[in-house]
Amino acid sequence: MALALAPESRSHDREVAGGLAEGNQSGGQRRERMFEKVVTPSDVGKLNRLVVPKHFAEKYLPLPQAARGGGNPAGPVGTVLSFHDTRGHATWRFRYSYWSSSQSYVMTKGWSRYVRDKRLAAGDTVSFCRDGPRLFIDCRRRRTPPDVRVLVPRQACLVPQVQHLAPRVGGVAVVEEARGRCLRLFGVNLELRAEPVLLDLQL
Amino acid sequence: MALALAPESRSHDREVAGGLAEGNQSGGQRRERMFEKVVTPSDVGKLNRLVVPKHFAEKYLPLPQAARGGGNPAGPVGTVLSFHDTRGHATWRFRYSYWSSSQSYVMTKGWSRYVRDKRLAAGDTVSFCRDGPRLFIDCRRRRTPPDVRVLVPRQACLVPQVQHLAPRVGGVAVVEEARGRCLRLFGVNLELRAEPVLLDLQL
DNA sequence: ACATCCACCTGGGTC
DNA sequence: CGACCCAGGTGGATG
Repeated sequence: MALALAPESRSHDREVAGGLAEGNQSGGQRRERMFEKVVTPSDVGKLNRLVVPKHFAEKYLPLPQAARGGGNPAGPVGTVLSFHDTRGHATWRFRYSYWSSSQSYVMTKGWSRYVRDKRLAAGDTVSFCRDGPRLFIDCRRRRTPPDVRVLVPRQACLVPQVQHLAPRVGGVAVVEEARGRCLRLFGVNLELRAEPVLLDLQL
Repeated sequence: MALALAPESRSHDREVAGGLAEGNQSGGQRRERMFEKVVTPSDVGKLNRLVVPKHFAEKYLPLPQAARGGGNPAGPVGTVLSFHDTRGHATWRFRYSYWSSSQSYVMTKGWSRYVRDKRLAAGDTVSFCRDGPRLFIDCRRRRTPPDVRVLVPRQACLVPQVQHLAPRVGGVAVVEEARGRCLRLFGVNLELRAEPVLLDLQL
C-alpha cells in the first residue's frame, strides 16, 4: 500500500496571463483569470483557512477591512467576498482577512465548507477569476501523485495493544484523521495515492 | 506503567439535590448545592475558561450582561461573579459571559488563576454552592483512577518505520500532546495515574 | 516577551 | 436527521 508524504514545497501558486477563459459567459463579459493556488495540507486541513499568496491578494483582491476601533466595536474584522461557482450555480462566501500576526491574507469563514463540498485535497488547484465585478472560483484535482512515497508501517497499525485501548478505537485508532485523500497517522500527514488504500487501512 | 483512558462519556456534570451541605456554615444559613462539573482538559488548559453547562447556567447563575451598547462601547461583556472558597478565606472573582457564537456560558477572567492555585486537572470536580446571595466554589480530586487500564504499547512507540517517517518524529512523535495528567497517544486521550510515567515515556 | 483575555469559529456528538 | 451543545480551537488586544 503506497502512500506519499505531503509535499511542503513552495511555488504552488501561479499567475495566469490575463487572457480569456475558454468561452464567454452568460454575462457576455470576458472572464479574466486572476490566480491559482495549489492548496497545501493546511489549506484543506483543520485550520479552516486558505492562505492567499500576498502578491496575488494585493494585486487582485480588495483590501480587507481591519479597523475595529471607532464605529466598529464588535463584529469580526475582514470582508466577506462572494464567489460564483464556475461549474454550478452556487455562491461561495468567504470571510477574507489580513492576519497581521502572520502578515498573510486568508480566507477563513466559509472556506472549510468549500473544501468539504468539493472534496479538496492537498495538491489540488483552486483558481480565482473575475468578470467585471463578479468573482468566480473553481478547482481541479491534482494531476500526478506526490513524489515521496513511503509504506505505511503495517505493524504499527496492527499493534494489538492499540486495538483495545478503547472499544471505539478498534483497528483504526492510529488513523487520527482522514479527509479527502489526506490521512494523519502518528502525527504525520500522509496523502493517499489511490482510493483502495482506504480498504487496506480498514477504515 | 499504568495509564487510564480518559472517559469520553457525557454526564460529567451533575446536579445535586438541593439539600444541606455537611454542616452549617459560619453564616448560619443553609448552603445549597447548585451544580458540579467534572472539568475537561480544555477547562484546565490553555483556553483559560470554564464552560458552564447551559442548563446549570440558566438555572443557577445570573444572566451575564451582554449589552454592549450605551455607555459600554468597547469593554468586555459579561458579569463578574465572586465565589467564596469553601475551604479557605479566599474570594475568587471570575468574569462570567455568554458567548453567542458558541451559544455557551463561560467563566473567563480569573479562572486560570483558580486552576493554577488549586492545581486542578482534567477529571477533577468543581462544585458551586449558594448560601442565600453568597456564592461558593469548591473542588476535589478525582476519586478513582479511570476504569479501563491499559499498558502503553511500548512496541508501538518504537516501531522503526514510525521513527523515520519524519525526522522530527523521533521517539516521541506518537505523543501528540501532554498536559498535566493528560496525554494524547494514537488519537486516544489518556490520563496518567502517576507522575513518573512521564519519564517512562521518554518525554 | 509573555501570559492572559476576548470575541468569534467549527466539528463531532447527542438528542 | 436537524438542531443544539460544547470541547477545542483561532487571531488580536491588552497589560
